[in-house]
Amino acid sequence: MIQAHAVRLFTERGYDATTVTDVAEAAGVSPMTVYRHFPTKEDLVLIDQHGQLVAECIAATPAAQPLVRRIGSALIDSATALTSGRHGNDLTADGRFLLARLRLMISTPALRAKHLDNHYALQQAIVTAIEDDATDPETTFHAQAAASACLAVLHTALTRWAEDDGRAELPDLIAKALAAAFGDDIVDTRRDSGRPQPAGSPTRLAGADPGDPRCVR
Amino acid sequence: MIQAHAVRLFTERGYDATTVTDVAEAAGVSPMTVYRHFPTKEDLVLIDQHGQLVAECIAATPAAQPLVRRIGSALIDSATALTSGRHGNDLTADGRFLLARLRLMISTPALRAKHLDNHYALQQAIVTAIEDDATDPETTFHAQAAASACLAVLHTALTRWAEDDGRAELPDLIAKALAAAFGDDIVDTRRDSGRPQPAGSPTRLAGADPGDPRCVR
DNA sequence: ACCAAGACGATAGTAACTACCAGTGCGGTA
DNA sequence: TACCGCACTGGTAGTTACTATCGTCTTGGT
Repeated sequence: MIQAHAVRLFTERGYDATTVTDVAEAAGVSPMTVYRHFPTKEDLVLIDQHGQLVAECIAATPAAQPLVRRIGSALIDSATALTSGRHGNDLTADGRFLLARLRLMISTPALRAKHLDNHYALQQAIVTAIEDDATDPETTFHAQAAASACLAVLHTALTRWAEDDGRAELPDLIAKALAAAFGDDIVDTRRDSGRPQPAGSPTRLAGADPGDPRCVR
Repeated sequence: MIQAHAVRLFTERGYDATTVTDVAEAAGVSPMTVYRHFPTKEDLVLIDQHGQLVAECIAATPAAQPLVRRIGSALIDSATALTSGRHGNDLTADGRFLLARLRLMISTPALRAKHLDNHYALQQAIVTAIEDDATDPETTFHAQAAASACLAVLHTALTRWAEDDGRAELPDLIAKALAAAFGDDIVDTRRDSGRPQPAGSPTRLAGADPGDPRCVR
């Protein structure tokens, strides 16, 4: 409730121009209560249900494949879970709320910075999920590099999704961005099994897609 | 001068436990003067001479190669320029200062967040440096994904370098991290020309360079 | 009806900034 | 030498995010 008012006010007046007191008044509570539920002003936008989701998806992914492909699949799967349920081309209320928060995150420096740092924490979670035993520093370094790269690509896809007002399918954008960074052969093509594809949605890249310009890269 | 005192105090007492007033007193100036030279407390650690450096290195890189390799080369080159000049195994004073700032950046959440956001700005600079003309959104998306991934890998390498107390060669670490994320064949092998290689340094990965087979990563 | 526990609120305080105005040293010009 | 503009510095007061502490109130279980 508090959060909804906060996101609305931030969107209307801007993040910096809105004080926590404003949010409290709009929500009909005292500033103290706001701070009790959301330790920082940034948390009014940035609550992160994404964290465990990705870690679980990692665990559910077969280990015998390249690191980047494994992490990429987990990211796509979690994004599918996050944005599932839309009516035709319209997002659900949840989806619209997510989009509004995402736009704030991208356009407001303070929020963007903290969000990127949250990704950094998520990176650590991914790395420990991948190597539940090994303590070889070289292996860890490997996993850190792969995970950080994948998360950066995820952020690029999220940005694009927000710019596109959520019209495109987020999992598709992530797959596309992964392919752009790591090569077309890195994206898992077997994921089509899940949710049926709305007609007219962007092409299902990966593998052989004759229309793909294959661009310079 | 102010900055040197700041980094020392932050390292000794911790970033959060040191106030700007403390820094001002240590430097023998008023808090006002500190704010005049460094708009925010974070800027006492995070001044970024890296920005233009990377953009210049991008411009100096041949365009006819995969994006990731091109950006990776630029990052390696700029790192070489940044850490050049060491006496035997010891860093110069500049190098030690850089390392101290890096350690603060990595261990302090607020600094880490802002640094990652600076990378985000750097990413935009790289993208515009790459496509000085094209406005095709797909191409831009491509470049965004590649640049963000490369910068994330750079951060991983920087972290490792700091953990290693700057003993390893930073350009080598970056090359290694790039290879870990994108595959051994992505790292440019022709960069050996510059500074002579200390004996016993890690192997110069990336097997040969068979004529640069134009993309497919 | 009573009691313990958690939720809420008010007050006061710290620290990072910002806006505004005043003093100080310094080179160039008459 | 006297004067003027200019850059640098400093002081004061205010805003805002956030914390600590304490008192109040509501709620659920017996």
